[in-house]
Amino acid sequence: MFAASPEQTPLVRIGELSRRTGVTPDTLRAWERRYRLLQPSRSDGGFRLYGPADERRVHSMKAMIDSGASASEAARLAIAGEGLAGSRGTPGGTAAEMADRLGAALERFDEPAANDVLDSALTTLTVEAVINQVVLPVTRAIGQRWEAGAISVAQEHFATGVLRARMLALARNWGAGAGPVAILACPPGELHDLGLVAFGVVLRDRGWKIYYLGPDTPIAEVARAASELRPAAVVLAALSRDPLERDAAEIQALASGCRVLLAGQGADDELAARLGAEAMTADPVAAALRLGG
Amino acid sequence: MFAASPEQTPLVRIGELSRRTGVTPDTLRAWERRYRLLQPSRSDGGFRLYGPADERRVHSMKAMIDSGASASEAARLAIAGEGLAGSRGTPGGTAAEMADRLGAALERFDEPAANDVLDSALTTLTVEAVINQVVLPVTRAIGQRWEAGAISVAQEHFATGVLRARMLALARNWGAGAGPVAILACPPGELHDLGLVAFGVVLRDRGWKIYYLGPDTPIAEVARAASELRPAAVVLAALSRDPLERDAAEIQALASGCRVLLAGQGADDELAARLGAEAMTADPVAAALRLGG
Amino acid sequence: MFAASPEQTPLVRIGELSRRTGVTPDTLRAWERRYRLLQPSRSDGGFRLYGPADERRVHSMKAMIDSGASASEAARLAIAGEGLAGSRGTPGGTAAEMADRLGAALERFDEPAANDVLDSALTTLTVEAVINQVVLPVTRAIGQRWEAGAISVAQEHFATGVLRARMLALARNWGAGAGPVAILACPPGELHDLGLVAFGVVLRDRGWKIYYLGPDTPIAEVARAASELRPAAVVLAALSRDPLERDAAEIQALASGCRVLLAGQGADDELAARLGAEAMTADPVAAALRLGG
DNA sequence: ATAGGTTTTGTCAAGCTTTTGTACAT
DNA sequence: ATGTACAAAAGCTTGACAAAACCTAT
Repeated sequence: MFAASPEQTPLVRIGELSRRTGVTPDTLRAWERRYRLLQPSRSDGGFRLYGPADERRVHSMKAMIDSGASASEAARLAIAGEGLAGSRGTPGGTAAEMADRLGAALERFDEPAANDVLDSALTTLTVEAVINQVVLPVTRAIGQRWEAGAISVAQEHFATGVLRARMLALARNWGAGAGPVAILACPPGELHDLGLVAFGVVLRDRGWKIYYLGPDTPIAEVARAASELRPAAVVLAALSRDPLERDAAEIQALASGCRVLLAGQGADDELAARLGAEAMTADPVAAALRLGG
Repeated sequence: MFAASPEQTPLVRIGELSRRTGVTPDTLRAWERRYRLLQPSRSDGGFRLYGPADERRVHSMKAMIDSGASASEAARLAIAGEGLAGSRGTPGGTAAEMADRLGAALERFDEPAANDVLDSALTTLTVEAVINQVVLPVTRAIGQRWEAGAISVAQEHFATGVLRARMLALARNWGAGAGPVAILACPPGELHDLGLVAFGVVLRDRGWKIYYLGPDTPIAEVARAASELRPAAVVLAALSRDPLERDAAEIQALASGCRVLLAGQGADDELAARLGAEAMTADPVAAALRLGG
Repeated sequence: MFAASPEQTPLVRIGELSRRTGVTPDTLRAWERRYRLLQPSRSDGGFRLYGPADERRVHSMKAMIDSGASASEAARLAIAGEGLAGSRGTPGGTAAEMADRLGAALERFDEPAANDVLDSALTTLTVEAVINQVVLPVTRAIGQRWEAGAISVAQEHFATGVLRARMLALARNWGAGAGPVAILACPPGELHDLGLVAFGVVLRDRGWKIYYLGPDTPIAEVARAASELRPAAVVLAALSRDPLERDAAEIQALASGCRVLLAGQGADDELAARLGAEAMTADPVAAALRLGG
């Protein structure tokens, strides 16, 4: 459904965990030794046996390191984040639980309930955490459930509308920053801008100044705005590859004049390289953090 | 007042002032010595530090010299002429003035200024008045200026994005009402929903409970939602007639089961009558009032 | 009471901060040494660890230098002007943190700061959450601190005044609803109506139509209004039991004609039962929700 | 306008420590 | 698997430097 439910997951050994997370076994052992990130149970023969919680922790630690944190900091938060979301009684439960409840509320057209969940998420977690662990997972889940025919278009529209409105509220005055300038837009044909807004909110929190042109913006217009506003980065987001391909030439031209980032599932390294741009395949929050001045 | 507010413009040294005004540092020092045109504060090490007032004085002195005045005369006038210059931008004013300022801010991509205008409008006027006399007029003006080629698509997108976000903020939790239920949607092909949102905000202000499906929603989906949510009214908004014509049959079917209102410039009495719906040609606020009493 | 809570964004080392801001580590260290721009915490081994606030400050300083300011000036403003480019839209932290900041601002008679906190709370959260998790907790804390002699009467009055004004601003037009009607009043002798207003705001948010008679209203007057307005509920709020007891007979008469709710700490089940009314001992938001569905 | 001295500020170097992924021997 | 070791990368501090910008006085 909206998040992993606690089912009977088999324990895995260090090799498998390494394969799943992309972290070498040596490093995993080092993280266990140095930061007590993991506390695996053992097989009769002494092999380490890891559960899903361990995998989550490794993933979260890796994500933070990728976004520039030091290993020790990442470990501290990966561990603390567990405890905070889990045992210690947060009123709303873990982030995953809140995501579940949010998704359910949206599916039954219950805006007040959805807002309640978001309120409690925002009172417990940071904006970034809410975006990353609640809003975006629900967005993805709803998209998938719609594709699978499990929910109607109306439900999908309703849900998107509610989430978009809340994200835009968080974006208030993101044009007031003193830092580097970013222009945000979706190319023509692309209407889904939730991820883009999320990205902008995180950047704003880091001191960036955001100019938001929104969905379905012609590249030529982005270029014109760029020549006027002199941004440190232009971000183009698309869920599918088509809109980016269609305007490839224009994007390439734009990228020759300023730094262009391609975001969303429509972006990949090959395409980005071809257009002289950069791809941001990770989630918006990590991408925002990685982005330098 | 109660506390000294910190300056918000940094003081600049003589080189920067020279660069900004086009007057050599030597001359600036001479003007200070001879005419006491400037009385800069000093850094710990003794560097001159100028504020914005100094810059204005130099500019004005330079302008007078360029137009033929003697240096001493120009200095006398530049010093005396202080205080004449405009008082700080008055935040209030009539609704029309606020609309002007809002439009100007949006055209120059100045989100914070736009939000300031909206903030002060919302503290002075009611929500309905702000919508009717500020937001919607600005929306229309921007649309016209775009059609006339006076502003770019980027400006139009930026402006729409800011206004939409503010309207959606006013709409927060509009699904929590205890009054009659309304479903709001734009038909397929119609992407402009600002007027629709405005209409919803006014309805919500009258206690209605709003289900918002947003732009580009298939009529069949609206019908499905209607059969589930049993609304007192379904509102379909479109800027042009086409989207409504295209789905005429479906709309007619929908209208046989519940009250359907057609809004926006795409709606007219003839069309509405043909589809068994009602047309709301007037502005959203008036329409909402007529509907909701 | 007004304490700080831990962060949860990863701290970064100087290299990462440098990458994000485009300022070399050497320069960052120089800015720290010379202007105390940054005061990073340290790792066990002595590495500097920076948070998001540091990043904002560096961005802001860099922007000022780029626009011609001297480094020392830029640093001065980046430090002092934390609020100018920063708080302007940077919604701060969790609800508890906002409550802390609000309480602190009110105690030092800093109305602008208090309003800033409320502004950012209202953009982040829904009205209900702000009332429940920010305004009312602060109100209670201030009441207790006043009883304990920790703050003066003047401080308490000032704080109540600011909060009341904001609540009343939220209450604007609360008589326009289309839903059920509620009459709100405090009995004679009761002057504290903040909780009552909060209750009304939440009810209005759910679509109710509010008639607000305010503090110190004779019950006979409430009854007369009720006979004219036919409310779905009459709410009487009092902080102590006395005012309700004193007019017990009249309240009982009123309750025989319509639904009467007793709110505030002066209400309890025994009293309510005796008068034929209902007690709402829980917080206003919960009570409103229970009432209004 | 020139000259001669001062301030400001980014950068660099040297020598040493911390952090962290990986390698190796048992 | 464990424990130890290693080495590259990144950081720290102190001190100094030099170019640019600024000062005063002649």
